[in-house]
Amino acid sequence: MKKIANPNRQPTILEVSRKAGVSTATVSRVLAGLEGAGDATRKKVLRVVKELGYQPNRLARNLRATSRKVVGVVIPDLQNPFFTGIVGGIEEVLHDAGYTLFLANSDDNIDRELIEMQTMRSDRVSGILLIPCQSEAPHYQEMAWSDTPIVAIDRSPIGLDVDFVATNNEEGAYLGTSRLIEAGHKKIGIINGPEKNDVVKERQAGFRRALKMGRIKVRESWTARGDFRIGGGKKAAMQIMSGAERPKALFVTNFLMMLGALQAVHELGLKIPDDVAIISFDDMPWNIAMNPPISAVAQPTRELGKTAAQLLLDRLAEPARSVRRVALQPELKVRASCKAMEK
Amino acid sequence: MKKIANPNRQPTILEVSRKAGVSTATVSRVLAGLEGAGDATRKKVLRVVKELGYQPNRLARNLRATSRKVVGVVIPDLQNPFFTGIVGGIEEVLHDAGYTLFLANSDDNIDRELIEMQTMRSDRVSGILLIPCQSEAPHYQEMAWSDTPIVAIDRSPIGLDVDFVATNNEEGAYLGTSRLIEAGHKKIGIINGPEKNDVVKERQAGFRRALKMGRIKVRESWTARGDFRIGGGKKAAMQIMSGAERPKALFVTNFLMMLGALQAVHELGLKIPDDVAIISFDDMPWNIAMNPPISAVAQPTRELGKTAAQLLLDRLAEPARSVRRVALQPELKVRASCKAMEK
DNA sequence: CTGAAAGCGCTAACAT
DNA sequence: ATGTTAGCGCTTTCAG
Repeated sequence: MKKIANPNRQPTILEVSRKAGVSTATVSRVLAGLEGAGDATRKKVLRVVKELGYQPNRLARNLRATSRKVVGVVIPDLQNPFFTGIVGGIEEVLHDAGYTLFLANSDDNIDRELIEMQTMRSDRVSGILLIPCQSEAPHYQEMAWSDTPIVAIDRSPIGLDVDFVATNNEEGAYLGTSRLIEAGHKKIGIINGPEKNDVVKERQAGFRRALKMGRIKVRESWTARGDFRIGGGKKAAMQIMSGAERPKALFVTNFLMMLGALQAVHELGLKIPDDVAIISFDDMPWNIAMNPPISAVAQPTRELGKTAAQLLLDRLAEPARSVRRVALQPELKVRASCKAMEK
Repeated sequence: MKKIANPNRQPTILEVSRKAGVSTATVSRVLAGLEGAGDATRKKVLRVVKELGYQPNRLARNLRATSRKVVGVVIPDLQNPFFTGIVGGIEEVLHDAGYTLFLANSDDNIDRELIEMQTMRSDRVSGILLIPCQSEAPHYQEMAWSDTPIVAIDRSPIGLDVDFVATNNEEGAYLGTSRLIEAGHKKIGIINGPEKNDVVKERQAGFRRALKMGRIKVRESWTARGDFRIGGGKKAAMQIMSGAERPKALFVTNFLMMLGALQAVHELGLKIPDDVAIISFDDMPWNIAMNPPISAVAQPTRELGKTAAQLLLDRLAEPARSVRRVALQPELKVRASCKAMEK
């Protein structure tokens, strides 16, 4: 009979079995809710479990089972509401399916992103949900492991042929820009993100398509790039709006840069929407509390997360299924920041 | 010699050892970076590890070690920037210390909060960082396990005598309210949170202390409660501001309710700060982009997380140390929304 | 219906 | 310097 050398630690199944006068196998069966368990024993076991405050050790359990009911989530920035919104959606679906979440922050650093994914793999997560910090990375090719399914969100990592979900960015930019044109605008500027980002390219494309449809020519001096952060947006807006001839409308491709642009506009003493109309990508709860309320191309943030989670669940259920790429439709929220131009 | 029955799974240490022609112990030693490893063998092992793409199974490893280098984080709402800011701070410290994060969302539900904590305990996390969704709960007493250290953040759970960190809420409310008084305001209203919340009580106390210092009497009709969400803030502001005689300044005790209040104020056609000055708890990046920029009592969000993580690390290093309760100082950010009243 | 025993992948004595 | 072996806590045949 084995000794219990367990000073000051959480109780084990062995201790439960001893105290209940049964075998560990029986305890295991009772806890698994399996058939084959006498009513008397079952009750006794459950009582002891409660008495001892026994919690099965999931590590030991999963060491055998090889299926962990844990998924890893890697995002570039914990503070960005767009990303946390996605995590919210992920959490909703996965929690209901009985999964636990490992959360890691890649901090927009591709090396760290890789390390986090490796750690998760070490932890034998069932799968990984990844919001890549870049579209392209040397690692992605070699990360295409056969055994840990990955679902990419928002940005499609080149070389990683995995399930993928994102907003239809081209369409979103088209919708937003078109709205400005419909309102009578012809002098339209754009603040876009870093050049080699796929998302950026798509939004750029949508913007240009809208201009083309409206027979408006692109004006390079009204185009600027930020870094998707507040500071970059402010700088870009300053650049565009302090020129001799400035646009009467601005399409901003991300909400953080929009906040920066707003600062710039205020500092320049311009009025929205009279001096300049604004519409941006991403709709945030506070847009409506702004003065004036800000128009936006809303991404279905939560839905992105839910879809990604479902994609993973599906793949777990059927590992061989073919790779799916899902595009979710954005929605235009028109508010006072882009009302019709005074003729 | 044991058979390797490992179809289509991640390689194990056994496979590595076979292929390298050494024992599993040697592989383990090499990977642990221990001394006692011939240069030749070391190189051979590392080569095989790379070839096979071997990742040690942390489950198996930790099954022996009983120390997981994983900590659990439970927060009431993934979408709330205040909470995710805290998680950001936690992550920063814990990542540097080599820890991984389990993240769970209690969804402001006390039952779920308990379940998540139990699951984490099942996963043998080294400790739990908890932002309680209520100050008081029947569970807390019985959750005071001896073995899984808990650190509470923002709200102090009654009955759980654990390390704790929060902002000095009383002081924060005092600072904010005092600023309004200094600006010449005497008609000051407050939008506060749910009655039985500790944080709410403290902020209420700070507000009253400031009024008392300024020899201003509290006016009950200028006091309203919201639910700490946008809708509640709007309703509360509507209630206070549509009365016959309304206050000329508003202290709002949380940023979501501030957004709601802003909506109400706009809808009522009131101008900030001329018709009503506003200052709120929590400073968010977009406050500065508002028109006018919103004054706030800034909580050291990130610092809260970092401190909590450090508190946990300290306790892990020295389990017997006495319980610590840390209060961090808030900081007043004065902006145009509460400029001096016109005399 | 229940118990005994093997083994999941790894590490840490204990040997050699 | 390296191999052998005994578990960590659990589930799961295989017996009874």
